[in-house]
Formats: sequence, C-alpha cells, structure tokens
Amino acid sequence: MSAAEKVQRADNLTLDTIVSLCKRRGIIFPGSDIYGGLGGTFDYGPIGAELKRNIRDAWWRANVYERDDIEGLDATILMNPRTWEASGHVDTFTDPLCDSLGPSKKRYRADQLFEEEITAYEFVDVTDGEPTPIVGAKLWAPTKKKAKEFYKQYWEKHLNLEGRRVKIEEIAGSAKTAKYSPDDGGELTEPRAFNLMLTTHVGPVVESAAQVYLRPETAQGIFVNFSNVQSSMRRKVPFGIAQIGKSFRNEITPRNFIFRTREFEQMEIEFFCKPGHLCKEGEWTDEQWHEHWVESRMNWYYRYGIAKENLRLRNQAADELAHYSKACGDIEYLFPIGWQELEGIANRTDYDLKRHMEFSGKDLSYFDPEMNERYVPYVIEPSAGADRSLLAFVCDAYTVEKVRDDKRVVLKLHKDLAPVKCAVFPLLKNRPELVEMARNLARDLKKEFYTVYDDTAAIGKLYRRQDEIGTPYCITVDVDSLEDQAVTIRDRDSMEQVRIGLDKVKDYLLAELKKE
RNA sequence: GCGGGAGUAGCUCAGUGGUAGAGCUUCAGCCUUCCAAGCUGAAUGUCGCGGGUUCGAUCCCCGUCUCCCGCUCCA
Repeated sequence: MSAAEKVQRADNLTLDTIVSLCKRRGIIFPGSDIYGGLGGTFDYGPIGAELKRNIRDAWWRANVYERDDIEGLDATILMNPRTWEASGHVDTFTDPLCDSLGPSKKRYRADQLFEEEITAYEFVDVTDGEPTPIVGAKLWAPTKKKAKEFYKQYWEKHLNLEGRRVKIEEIAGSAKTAKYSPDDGGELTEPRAFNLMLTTHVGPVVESAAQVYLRPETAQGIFVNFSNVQSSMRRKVPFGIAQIGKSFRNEITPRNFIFRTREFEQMEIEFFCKPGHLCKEGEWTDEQWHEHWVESRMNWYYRYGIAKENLRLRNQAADELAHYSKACGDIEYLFPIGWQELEGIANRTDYDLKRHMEFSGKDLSYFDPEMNERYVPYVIEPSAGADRSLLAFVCDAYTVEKVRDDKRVVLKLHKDLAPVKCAVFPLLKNRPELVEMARNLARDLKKEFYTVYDDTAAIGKLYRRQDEIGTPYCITVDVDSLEDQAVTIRDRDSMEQVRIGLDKVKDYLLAELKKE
C-alpha cells in the first residue's frame, strides 16, 4: 500500500512549473543563458542530457533493434542545396508575409489573401458644414457597408473624432483586396519572403554560390540514401530507414519552452512499401502500413508511460496536408498549453523519391525480384520530435503527492527513461564506516548504470531530491548494514523499502530495471 | 515584424530617489538509526544593457536587448 496520496496531476500543471523544475534540477537551461539567451534555443543540462539520450535510445531500440525491417542511418545536416529544391522546401517553405498599415497591424500570409474587386473610401469631417477630408482616413472595402464596419471597429478609435460628424465618401479608384487588409481596410506592405530554412555558407568566401541550408527535416537525408542503404544491406521492400538528428527551422515565433524551437531533434523513419495499386492479395498496401505505423507509434508512447487520456490521434483534414502527403495522422499530447502535436505520421507517397530522381537524374526505383518489375516505393513517415517527446514525458510523469503534511514532487518516469537509475546514501554521514560502504557500493553500481552518491543532507531530503528527477531506486546504508551486510532499497513510487544483501544488490536492480 | 506584459540571488518574488531583502535552495560544521527535522555559520546579485535627469537612480525619462502572452508557424 502506498503511503502517498496523489493530489495533483497534469490537469492543473502549468508549463512554468515544468520550466522551473527543469532549470533547478539541471534538466534544461535557456540557451546562451549568460548573454540573455537566444530565442528558440535551449540547452540540456546533465540530467536532461541523460533523459534525452534515454528517449533516443528507447526509440531506436523499439524501431531498429526490436523490428527486423528497419535500418539505421546518420546523415549530414548540410546537404547539397539541390536536395531542397527537389524536396520542395525552397519553394514551399517560403511564406510571403505582409503587414497591414491600418490600425490592426495584422500580419498576413500574402498567398492566403483572396482577391476581390474593392473600392476606396474616404472619411470626411462635416461637423462645421464644410466637408474636410480626415488625414489618413482612407481605406478599401468591397461595399460601403463594409467600410462603415471597418470604420466602427478600428478607425474611429484611432482617429479620435469624438463629438464630430463623419461621412463616408466613395472616392475614385478600385483595387484587389490582396493589397488591402481584409480586417481593417488598411494598405498592406509589399510581401516579404520569409523562408523557414536557416542558411550558412561553405568554403572561405561568403557568396551566394556557396550558400547551403541547415536541414529543416532529417527525412531528405534518408531519401537520398535510399539506394545506398537498400543495396548495401540487401533489403527488400517493405523496409524502413530510421534516423535521429538535429533539424533547424527559422520559426517566426518560437514559443512554449522546448515545444517550438529553432534547433530541434527529430526521430524519423521513412518506411518504403509497395504502392497500394501494385499489391497482390495478402500484401499490405501503403494505407495499411500507414495504419500500422500510427498504431505502433501510439503504443510506443503508452509503453514509456504516457497516460492514455493524455494522448490522441487526429487525422489531418485534406486542406492541412503538406504538399507531399496523401494522408497524415497526428499524435497529439495534452500539454499544459493544450493538445499539441507530438508526432506526425504521413503517407508521403512516391513524391520524394520521384522528385529526387527528377532533380538528380539518378534512378531510385526499386527492382522487385518477385514481380520482376521496377517501381518507385511509397513512403510512410513517422516523424517524432525528440524534444517534444521529452517535454511530454516530463509533464506526464510530474506528480505532486501529499506525504504526511508535506508535499512531494516526483517525476514518475519510466525506468528506461529515468536519467539516474540509482542513488546511494549513507544514513548518517558522520559515521565514516557507513560513508565508505555507501561509496563503495555506488562505485560498483556505476559500472552497470548511472548511479549517484549523495550525503549532503538528511535522508528525507536526499530522497526528495532524487524524486524530483525521477530516480527509481535509492539505496540507504544504515548502522545495521555494518552487521548484516545488507542495505535497503527504496522504491520511488511506493516509497516502500526492501532489505537486500549487499552482494545481491546489483542483480536485484538489474532485474528490476529490466522489468517492463 | 505588430500589439500587450515583464526583466531584482539558483528558484519564487517583495521593495525604496540615499548603491537591496524574504522564503525555498545551495555550501560547511554540529546533531540526527529512514522520507524536504533542528542548531550554528556561510555564499550569491555591478537590481537586463546603454544613455539622460539629479548632489545621488534599482526606482523617474529615453533608447536598446531579452523573455513571456496573442497573430503566423507545426516535429
């Protein structure tokens, strides 16, 4: 029976609480902290680095080692710029943005503003009988009614015309709305290209020819290596290639801690399969593989401890699909900031391979020995964010419990993800024999897994410190240990203790840590 | 980029025109035979940065940077 009563869960958890815990306990720091930070960057501290590595490992293990149809890959961040022309990122990753010069100051995607014939209106002050045009009070609207509406909503407030009589006059001229804000009729600035890819230069001379991009997704490194991996590993379709690595996007607004950052880590698989229309009876179509991957990926999050009610699948509507995909299932997690995407599983069809064939002139089709025929495989892409996953795992594990009259903060992380696996304490630090025994035990355990030794506080505080970073086991060497050569192992979640012979501690922990 | 808010100790925050404080944390010692105990002591900040007003500014003014919230983005 647990002595603890759970009083807080993710429902009333705020992101600030997580941010504060992360900084305090060495999990995540703001990037370039001493220089005031850099927007959209965060550094992982000693504990965070372990946690992230464990997440990467868990993903790699589940997808590369435990399956027999996936190969690993580690491609470069810098790639031949042609790659990004082929992938479509040079064109479609550029958002043309323009701003309204009207009072709303809204920003628009220029390509999303629909065009329509509109008329210019002018506001005239008629209070003193003599109509006087009001400076700056011109706007564009499809009808006089709409112009009035704009005037009420925005211009009235910004022109300070209290107590004055104003008339709306149509003036000569007509134009397309794409030049004027649909929200306040204000003029729009010229669209400026905002490319979401970050650039740098290779070679000693900074000139446009040497400009390269930092990859905005890891996927393309996989596509360009499709044939290399397939032939060197003697793979038959269906098979997949997995990769973990950094990607970069010049986000307009990085926000929400590590949720949206300019430098982030992806865990992606490109799974190559036979296009549905070529499949024979009993063979999985691309759509069936897509379903398989959605389920497989959902299960991965469950396996590592995400609560069922905090995870959901959302199928993207046709109009939100990226240019390359035929269908996309988003796995969303209920963060303190609301439901947000953790991972997208897209059916990219043969778009990427075909584009690379076109741009590189190389044949990337696959020869199917059973069909005795060549085809370009379809691709199912489960694309997860490592940083987002980490945030989700931490949020989901974050628990506040009432212990006696005190509260206990504990990260109930899955054992495989826990940064520190075991902590060893002497019950009394002024007893050199206990200190020595504890130090020796810790030293021994370190050979197997990440173990820490600590004696800088009373036992209760030592436990709580480890609870906050999710250490599953704490071992205490007490006075009796000197006699019976045994120690207590305390479980993080139940806070219960078992007494184990010193010589059996390692085996016990190894067995416990292995349990699912 | 636009609009709004904010920058004071590791964290959370208070405060004053006379160059700073609390709680928690951290560290050392004493004590303590198991869940943030107690006692003693200690550390830490050019009060985001630059300029101005002033005899004097953390506080007032201007500028600037960064962060947070909304618009846009989506792993």
